[in-house]
This record gives sequence, structure tokens and C-alpha cells, in this order.
Amino acid sequence: MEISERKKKILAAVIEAYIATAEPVGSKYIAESGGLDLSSATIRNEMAELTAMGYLDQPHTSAGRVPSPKAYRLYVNELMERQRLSIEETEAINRSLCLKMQQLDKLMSDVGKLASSLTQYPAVALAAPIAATISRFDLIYVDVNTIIAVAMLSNNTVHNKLLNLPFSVDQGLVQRLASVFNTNFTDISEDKITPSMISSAECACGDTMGLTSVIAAFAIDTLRKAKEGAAVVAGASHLLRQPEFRDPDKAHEILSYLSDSEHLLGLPDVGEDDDIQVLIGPENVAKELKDSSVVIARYNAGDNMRGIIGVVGPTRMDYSGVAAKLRYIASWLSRLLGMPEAPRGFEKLQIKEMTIDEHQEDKN
Amino acid sequence: MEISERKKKILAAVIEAYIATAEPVGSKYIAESGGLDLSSATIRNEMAELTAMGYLDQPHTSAGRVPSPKAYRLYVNELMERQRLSIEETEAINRSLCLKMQQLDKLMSDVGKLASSLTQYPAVALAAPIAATISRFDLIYVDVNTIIAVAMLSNNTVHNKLLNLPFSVDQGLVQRLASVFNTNFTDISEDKITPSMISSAECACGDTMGLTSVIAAFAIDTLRKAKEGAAVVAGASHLLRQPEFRDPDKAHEILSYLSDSEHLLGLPDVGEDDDIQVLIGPENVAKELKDSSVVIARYNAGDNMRGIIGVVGPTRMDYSGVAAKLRYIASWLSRLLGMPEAPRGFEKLQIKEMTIDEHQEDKN
DNA sequence: TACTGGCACTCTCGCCTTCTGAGTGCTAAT
DNA sequence: ATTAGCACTCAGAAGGCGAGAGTGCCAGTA
Repeated sequence: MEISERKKKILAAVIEAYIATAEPVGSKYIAESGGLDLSSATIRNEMAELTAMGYLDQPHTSAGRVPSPKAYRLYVNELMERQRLSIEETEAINRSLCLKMQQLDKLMSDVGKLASSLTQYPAVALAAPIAATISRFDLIYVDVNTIIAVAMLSNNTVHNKLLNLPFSVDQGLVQRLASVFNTNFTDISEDKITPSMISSAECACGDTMGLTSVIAAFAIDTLRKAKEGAAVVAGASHLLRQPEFRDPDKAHEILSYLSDSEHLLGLPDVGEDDDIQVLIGPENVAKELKDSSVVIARYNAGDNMRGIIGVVGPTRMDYSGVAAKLRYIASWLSRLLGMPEAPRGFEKLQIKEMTIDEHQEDKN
Repeated sequence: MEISERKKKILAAVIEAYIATAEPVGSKYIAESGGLDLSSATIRNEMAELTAMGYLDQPHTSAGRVPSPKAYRLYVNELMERQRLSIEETEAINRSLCLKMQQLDKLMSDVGKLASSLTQYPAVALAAPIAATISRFDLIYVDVNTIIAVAMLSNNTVHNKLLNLPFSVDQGLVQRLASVFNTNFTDISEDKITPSMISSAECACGDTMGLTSVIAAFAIDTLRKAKEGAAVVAGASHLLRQPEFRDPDKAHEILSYLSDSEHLLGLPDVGEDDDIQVLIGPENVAKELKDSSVVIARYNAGDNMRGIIGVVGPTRMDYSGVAAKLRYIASWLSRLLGMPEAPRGFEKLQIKEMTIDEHQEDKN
């Protein structure tokens, strides 16, 4: 059956009322809240039809109506207005983001916190690096039994490790090793590094003490780490303020689900960059989330990595507001991480300018 | 008034029963649970006196008794048996710890998770580095506008940063800069680096493009980061399973308190290494924790840093079990982090051996 | 004197009943 | 097509009741 314009208006009104109050909404409430000039009886009839069509549920005979997941879906697809952030909100975001350019997981955690405090829902932030290879090796000779191994990766990050050796090495060996690793161990992925490669490298530079395998272990470790994504949950406790999670068992179920980063890394990875994806109730694959909704924004950090930042809440969620905030944060992240990292003597200032620019662009 | 031996026994029985059941315990229950051969009436009289002395509380006239914080304090000080971990438990811990030697905050997070899953309470792990200075600079020339800055710190960690320069540099300059920084910027703390130092370094090596200040910014940043502690909360959701936190408002209060790392870093920093500290209810300074208890173990990672790992729960907490587990983890951490880091081709094996050693030592 | 059995008393908790009111569906009137 | 009106339903609050757990105290016993 077709859904008339008027029905849509009523449905939107019901959804918005329910989002605001978390209580079943009755026909009288809608009639009186203005917007539509109809009597409660008319609205009642329409609501009865909407119920028949599966857009509204009735907790019991004499209660008001509650939107079904199907209704929310229609709402986010068609009905909901794309909300603009107010200047104040934008500036609040800018203010909290402007001093952050740092290690990846610290950044993730800060971004998660920001998203959570803005939306008042638990937020997850994750970053999944795209496969990287080592593009350059350096070995810094510190003293006879200390060297620093430095590996620069194809994604323009640099990893290092301090190696305290239980034996002495001479600078010549270290140099030979560095050049051997630079020729043989660059531009290959972790699983391509075989024991035989290592032992032939060992021969090539006359290493009798096993330093080669130490360096190789470092290389493998580095590549492995680079593949690992970072996942962070922030503001989990916000969930407890939502009426639908006042039941501690429900809350526990979700919170413990979220606290396992395995689960987070499995969050949907499709969709386009800088766009918002909403998963409503049963649309979630994880059964723990079947009663909740997830709003996800994807960002793209150049070729290095991609990530998502999302928010978890009840199906009765302020989709419009959350989407606007996440969209803004995600586009901000795309810029920050996507652009080649320029050296900064005065980091704060530079980033500040950038975000102001963006804000103005957005307006045009 | 003196507290007799028998009272202590009864008190311990009450506390243990309450820890196990979370319900007010009555005289009859104690009488029947064996251990003491006394009638319920006698126990009743003793309990009445314990109540008068402030060790027990009565929710209402006809309910059983509940231990007061004072009782718990006596319990942890005198009554509680120092629990040994079973072989199975030790091995479970070893198993989950043996594959971890990695970046600090990742390690913290893993340790927190471990503590939390062992104790079934939320756990906090924090590490506070002791002030460090840079002990060695290296600049790796990658190409005309890319260099990698590497700084080795006095605490034997190494930091690096990839610098993409908006101008071209020649290798000579880079070398000169490295040596200038090595002589002037090592072994000093962050606040000792002044703009005039930077400009004189700039002159010294004939830098006309501002590369010096970029490197200096890196140095400052590195020192600043090295000072920062890492704080992590894990398993927060476990709290919701405790009957005393089934009230979502209470749970929310504590969880949001814990999720702010500012608060965590303020956790008590006194006490001796490898020993356990217990803060019961009102002994906590933070008012959010006045109804909860915190068990803290301190570990010492050589000269580099010290940290604590703790567990938060209701005052009715399995102090003995938690203490035993934390003590074990802390001593493990002290060893892992305290010893100079040896290079490891076969990391897992080495660590595995170490923990087995410890376990055996502990037994003797 | 120290312990115990017994007993009356208190108070929470769970259960049942009743009552209220919000909200509905339907019908008849506009 | 819309609306006013009305009977109906049902969840949840309010009140009353009884059961049971636990206490305090007293008198009796070893």
C-alpha cells in the first residue's frame, strides 16, 4: 500500500515525539503539538493504518504507539531533515579537535571521546590501516651492544625499536646488515619473509651472532603491528542514561559486547567515504545490537588507512543530530589524516586555521 | 572496647558470607555454616555487640547484619587469609600474558583486560613514566625534503617522527644539525629548551630554512609525550553484574568517573612496590568512590617508570582473591618492564620461561 | 558465669485486589 | 473526509494482607 504524504507527516511527528520522550505517543499528543491541523480522531485513524502497515507498534491495547524499525528506516531515508550544526557546535568541535595530532590510538581515543560527549551516546572509533610494506631500513649504532632499528613504511609511518644485544657488534656489520635489509626486505609483505631469506641474509653480511634474526624479528613485528587496527570505545557509560538501557542486564550485554575490540573490527566496512550509514535495530548482524541502532561515518586517511567512527544507542536515537555531528568529525579526520603530514613548528595554529577554513567552505 | 578472638571469628564469617551472597546475613546462617560450634542465640548476642561497636550495620530491625567499612578494614588488615593462586589460575595468567611485549599503552590495555577478566571487576591500569631526557639524537636523511628524526630517551625508549619538509635540504645540513642537537639538546628537560637555544643552534649549522625549529619542536614534543602517563579502564561492564550497582544511576556515576583518565591519574601514589593497597568505601578521597572499594597493586618498571594496576568494586569485594591476582600480575609486570629489554627472536618462549621461574620461586 | 532454647515482636517482601486514567476503536453526526 | 462522543481495555499505582526471616530478651541449664 502506498503511504500518503499525510501519513508520512504523522509518522515523522510520532517518531520525533518518541525520540524526545521515550514514551509511547498517543494521537492526542500529536494533534495538540501543532504542525498538523487535524483532530485526534483523524490522527487516530491514520495511526491505526500505520500500525497495520507495520510502521508503528503498540506495546499494549491502550497504550500509545511506538515506531518500528521499519519506521525509523523510512525516517532516516526520507523524512528526516539533514540537520546543520550550529556555529556554536562547530566551534565546540573545532576547539576540542584543534590540539590533537599525535599517535594513532591516542587520536582515536580522543576522537571517540569527542564523539561520545557530543552525542551523549557511546562512541566507537576505529582505524584500519591498509596493508603496508617496509620502504626503508636504518640501523643506528649506539654502542657495541645497543642499536636502534628504524623502519619506514610505505604508509609513511616510522617504527623503531631499541635493541639491547647480549653480544657485541661492530659498526661494519651493522652497516652491512642495513644495506642487506634495504635491498631484500623492503616492499614485501610480512608473510613473504621466510627463514631461508633470513639465513641467506645472515650469510651475506657475515653475521655469526644472530643479529640478523633479531632484526628480521623486528621487521616482522613491525609489519604485523602496522596491519593491526586500533579500536576504541568511549563514553560507554552514557548508555546507562538511556531509559531503554536502565535494565542492567541489557546494558551489560551491549557494553561487554562493545568492550571486545574483536567485535568492533567487524563493523560493516562498506559504504562510501564521508557518508553516513545507519543500522537500525534488526539490521545489525550482531544479535547483541538487534535492539539498538548504530550510526557510522567513514573517513579516509589518504592511502594510508581508512577508519570509521560510530555511535551506538537505542533505536530511538537522535539520528539527525548524531549524523550531522559524525559527518563533521569524519570529514575533519579525512582532512587531518589524509593530507601529507607537514612539519609543524606551531602545530596548534596551523590546524586551527585549517578547521576554520573548512567551516567556511562548508557554509558556501 | 577490646574485640575478642571469638568476635573476630564471627565477624570474619559474616564478612565472608556477605561477600559471597550480597545479602544481609543472620545469626542462624552463621551458626549453621559450621566452623564455630555455637548456637544462633550466642552468635546473636555477639553480633549485637559487634553492631554496637560499629563493625556491623543493620539495614532494618529484622534483617541480618551487613559489615561496615570498619569491619572490612579489620578484615583486610588482620582476618583475611592471604590467598594463594591455584596452579590453574597461575597458568591461565601466564598463558594470557606470555605473548605481550609491545607498546606501552597497548600493554596497559591488555593488562587491564586481564586483570578485569580474572577478577570480574572493572580494572584500571596506569603507567607513569619518570621524567626522562633525550640521550641521543639521530636524523635520517631520506630524500631532499624528507627526514626521519629519531630520539633515544634516558629511559631507554626511542621516539621518531617522519618530517615532510616544504623545502629542500642537503645531507650536510642534516648531519650538522644532528651533531648540534646531540651536543646541546641532550640530557636536559623540556622546559630548559628556550627559543634562544634554538636560534643559536640555527646559526651554528647555517640553517636558513627553519629546519632547526622543526627538529626542536620534535624534541619538545617527544619530551612532553614521554612525561605523559597512560591510563586505561577495562571491563567496566563487569560492574553492572554486581547487585550493588544494578541501579543504573549509581553505575553511571562510577563508570563515568572512571572513564575520565584525569581522575585515574590521581589515584593514590604512595605505598611500596609489589605490595597491595586497599581503599575501602569512605577511605577513598573521591566522593564517587565512597561506596566502593579499590584494590591497588604497584609495580616498578626499573628506573623508567612506575605504575599501578587496580580493581574497582563494591565494598563487598573478594579482597583476598583480588589481592592475590593483582599481586601476581604486578610482580610479573615489574619483571617484564624492569629488566633491560633483551632482543628476542623467540619472544614467547623466553617470557614463558620467565614466568614459570617466578611461579616456582613463589612457592619456596 | 557462659551458653542455649524459646518466644514475642518487628519489619520487608511478595501477592492480591482495586482503582484510575490514558489511549484506543468504532459509530454517528457534520 | 473529518470530527465528536462513547464504551472498552489494560498497565501501573495504591493499598491491604500474610508469610517468613531475623531480632532482642528472658529464663533455664551446665
